[in-house]
Amino acid sequence: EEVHLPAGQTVFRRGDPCRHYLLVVQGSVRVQVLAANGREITLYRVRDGQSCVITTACLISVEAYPAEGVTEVETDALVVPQPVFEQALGSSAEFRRFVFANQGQRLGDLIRRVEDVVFGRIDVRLARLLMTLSEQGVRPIATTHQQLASELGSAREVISRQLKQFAGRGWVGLGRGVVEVKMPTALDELARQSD
Amino acid sequence: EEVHLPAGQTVFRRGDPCRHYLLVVQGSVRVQVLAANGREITLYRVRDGQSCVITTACLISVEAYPAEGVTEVETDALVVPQPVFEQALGSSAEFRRFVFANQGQRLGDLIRRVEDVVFGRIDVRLARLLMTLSEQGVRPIATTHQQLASELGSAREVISRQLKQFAGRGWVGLGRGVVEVKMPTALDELARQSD
DNA sequence: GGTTCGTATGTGACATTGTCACTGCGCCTT
DNA sequence: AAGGCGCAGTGACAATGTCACATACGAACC
Repeated sequence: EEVHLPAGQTVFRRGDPCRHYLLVVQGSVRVQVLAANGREITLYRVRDGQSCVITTACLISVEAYPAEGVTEVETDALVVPQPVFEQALGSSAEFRRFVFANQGQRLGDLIRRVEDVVFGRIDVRLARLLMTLSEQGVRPIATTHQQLASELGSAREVISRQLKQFAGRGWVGLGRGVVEVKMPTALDELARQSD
Repeated sequence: EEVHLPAGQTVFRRGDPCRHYLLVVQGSVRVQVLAANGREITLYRVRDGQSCVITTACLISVEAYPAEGVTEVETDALVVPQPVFEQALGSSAEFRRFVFANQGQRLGDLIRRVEDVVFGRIDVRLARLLMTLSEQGVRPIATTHQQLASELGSAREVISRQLKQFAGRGWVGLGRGVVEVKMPTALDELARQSD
């Protein structure tokens, strides 16, 4: 019932039927949508102690997965078969609260993502992403332009150009597979636009 | 507990706290996001016998509404206070199934919408929308270019141009506040691209 | 140290979509 | 008949995405 997954493992694919309830104990699962031409966009992540909306919702509505999930790091997860899940839902108010709280957060993430994509400018979105990454990780950020593009649902070339612009202003330093935030305040100011 | 709402009524606004569970008995509520500059996009609709994900999920997770809901036509709805909702959730497996089935569908809608917006071409999306509208309503579709743009999260000018192009090929006829689909097969063929 | 190869990045030209600032048109009200 | 008010048309431009390449870097191997 508990599983240990290596990084980069596909947890579920688009179109798969939904059979188990998934609870991430420790680790991170990225939920994304892929396009025909290779572009992709990250919808949200499921981290330590969170459960996945898609799994939860599709489990009972018997819909197929509309997206796919991939582990980003080594991940421990609980896999709960549907009957057990339904049983737990019925018996524990606590558990229901937990499930719905997760639903609410993921749904909020998702709607914010729509807003961002539809109305947001790419430079602002990129700045925001860089700030997030630099705050939570080691300081020279280890990532490729392609990964940044996939995160935002944009194209690599676009990201490359924006980064070059940032670098030209001295806001970031660039290397192969590395972005270093040099002037957080400038990026932050840009990131705050249209909040 | 049952309410009757006129068309065009705002049911909930962005940022409002979530207090009641909402069940549409008969009618239609459009859930949308607005941008600063006046652009907007429809996320999904809640129709006869459906319940609203946002309401459901935010109710227990105590998040504020991340979007707003407006009735499109005269609508009858059940407004259930939170305690009653929680109680019903606990006691009826049937009700739980209903709630989750709705969650799954809305969530699917939402993810498809993201995909569409991020990867889809505007002409394809517009063709698809026109086909949907013409199938379900009276045949000269009564709508403005602005409404079509809001539905798709695009700008009026863009829609106007696309419609003119369609009209130039004889696919549609245009009038003030009216679009008439003349060659459904042609539109349908376009709509089917990148499925 | 060099060679080689796979991946990451740079770049110009172009297509599509969004933005802005208007113009003009139709329809309703007075 | 004259405004007034939405609705639609348009050109110029900005922002993003697409395509087809050219380089450049680093690891692995000799």
